[in-house]
Amino acid sequence: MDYGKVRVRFAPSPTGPLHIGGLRTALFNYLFAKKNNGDFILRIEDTDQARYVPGAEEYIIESLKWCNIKIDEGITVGGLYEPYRQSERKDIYRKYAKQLVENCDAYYAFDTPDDLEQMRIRLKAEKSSTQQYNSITRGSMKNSLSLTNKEVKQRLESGEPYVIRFKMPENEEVTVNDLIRGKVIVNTSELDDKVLFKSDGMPTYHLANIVDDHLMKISHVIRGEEWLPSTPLHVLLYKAFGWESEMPEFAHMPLTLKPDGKGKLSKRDGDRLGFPVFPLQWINPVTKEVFSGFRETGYFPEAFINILAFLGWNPGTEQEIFSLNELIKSFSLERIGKSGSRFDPEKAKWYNHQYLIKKSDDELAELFQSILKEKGIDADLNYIKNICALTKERVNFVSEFCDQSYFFFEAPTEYDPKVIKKRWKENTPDVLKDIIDILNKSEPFNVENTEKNVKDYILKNELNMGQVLNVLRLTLVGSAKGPALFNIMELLGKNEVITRIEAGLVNIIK
RNA sequence: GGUCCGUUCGUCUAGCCAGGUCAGGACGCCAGGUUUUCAUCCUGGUAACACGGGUUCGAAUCCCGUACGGACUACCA
Repeated sequence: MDYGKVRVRFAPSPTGPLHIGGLRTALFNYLFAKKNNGDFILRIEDTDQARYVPGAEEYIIESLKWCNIKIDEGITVGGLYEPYRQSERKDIYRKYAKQLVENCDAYYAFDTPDDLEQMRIRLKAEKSSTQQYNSITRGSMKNSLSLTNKEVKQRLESGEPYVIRFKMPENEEVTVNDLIRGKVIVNTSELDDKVLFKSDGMPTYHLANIVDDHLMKISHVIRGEEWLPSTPLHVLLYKAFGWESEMPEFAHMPLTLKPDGKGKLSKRDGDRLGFPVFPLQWINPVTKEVFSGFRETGYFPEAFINILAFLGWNPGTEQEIFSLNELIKSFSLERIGKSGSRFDPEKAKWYNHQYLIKKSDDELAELFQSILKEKGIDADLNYIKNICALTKERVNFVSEFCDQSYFFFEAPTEYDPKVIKKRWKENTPDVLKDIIDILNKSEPFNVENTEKNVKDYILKNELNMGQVLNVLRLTLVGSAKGPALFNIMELLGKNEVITRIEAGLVNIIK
């Protein structure tokens, strides 16, 4: 392997939206590339036309963009090794598959699906330990190793459908050197004669992957652990092509697991658990079913990638908040764990909160303003900014500003009966009338003045602080929750405050 | 079934490679404090080395076995 330049690829197949596990694979590839001044390449593995889903490719690109993962080369940006969509590289794979046949590392097979089914049934009946197409069974099947040259030629010329299978060597030990798992040794007698080239003229993943990684000079293959079992085949393919010395390094990442129960996270997990598994909202083009996304739920992309990075990786320090640049700086393959991890929605919210409170009030105000506009509420940006400043500690998402600040946009129409019961006393109306007078005289009408004046009044008349202030809050907000009372008053302004107290005096009846 | 991979608090994990820590942190949860309220915040608490054997003065750490979990076992990727 020549270490001239680090070049990694993210190679999803466009069979639907990318979920958080897939995006994490992309992120780790990106971090590794950038850490080593390398290239991040996006290749689309669309060799299975049956599973192709329209919109999926755009979704992948949009997701990477949202996460601020920049593509150095590949789909959308081009590069030296175009095309980057495998369906547009069919002829390349055919050529290499034929080369393998010529070198006797692969062979033509003419078996129909029914033939294969029969073989499996037969093997099962014989209580064979496996039902594989391999060195033991290939002799009794219809392929260029069992048939005469003449017959093979005839079948090929008559246009009979065929596949090309890898001729798996017998009883050979293959060593995969995995950067995360160490040495993994497999005996070829456990492996089967995998189809490399399908009868529809498309390669399978195994062939396309090896050919492209080699042609595109990929230095490190960082992918999910589900690929580990087929890596020995890939190693054998590199050998068969004579590319062994340029073989990339492999690193198989632990899987992302279902948050509940068992197994790896799947696209079907959708919104089943009450939180998204997709970065962006996805609408199934056929069923029109809507799956929510982290973006639409209100996650900041910086928080989202931070969460993703900590699924299976950690810096070894106690720092948990990392910007993309800090992640790049700290990233290393060695610090990726070996076991699968579950996504924790509670911790994800905490992460978003951390990013939210770090944002400037101006930025939050603009985000909140667009939500308000959707709801038909038109408010002054500066007013919104002050609200954000006052409530940002209390929310995890920008959308939650609504719940925390509805009373800034409309006077309460209902009053929490529990608070009325607990706080509304016989003298309350008189006290509130006094407070109206006091507030009327407070100039300027700000936190300092109103607080001092109201509290002086309470002390002078030997009233209960909690009693008075809660009931005052009730008239302004409708409940006993919310930010500091005098801050609310200052933002609302004198007129609105007095109007609301007067309304409270009329509407609250014990 | 077979092959391969894995297993530290409920969750994410540090510690393991180069044996000696009261097994550390974060989220969650619980309690207390601050606050006019709720939330935030602060303090404290809860809770884990899958099991069994070895090696060793000493094992979460090294070795073996078992259990459990997972992935793969398609003309899907």
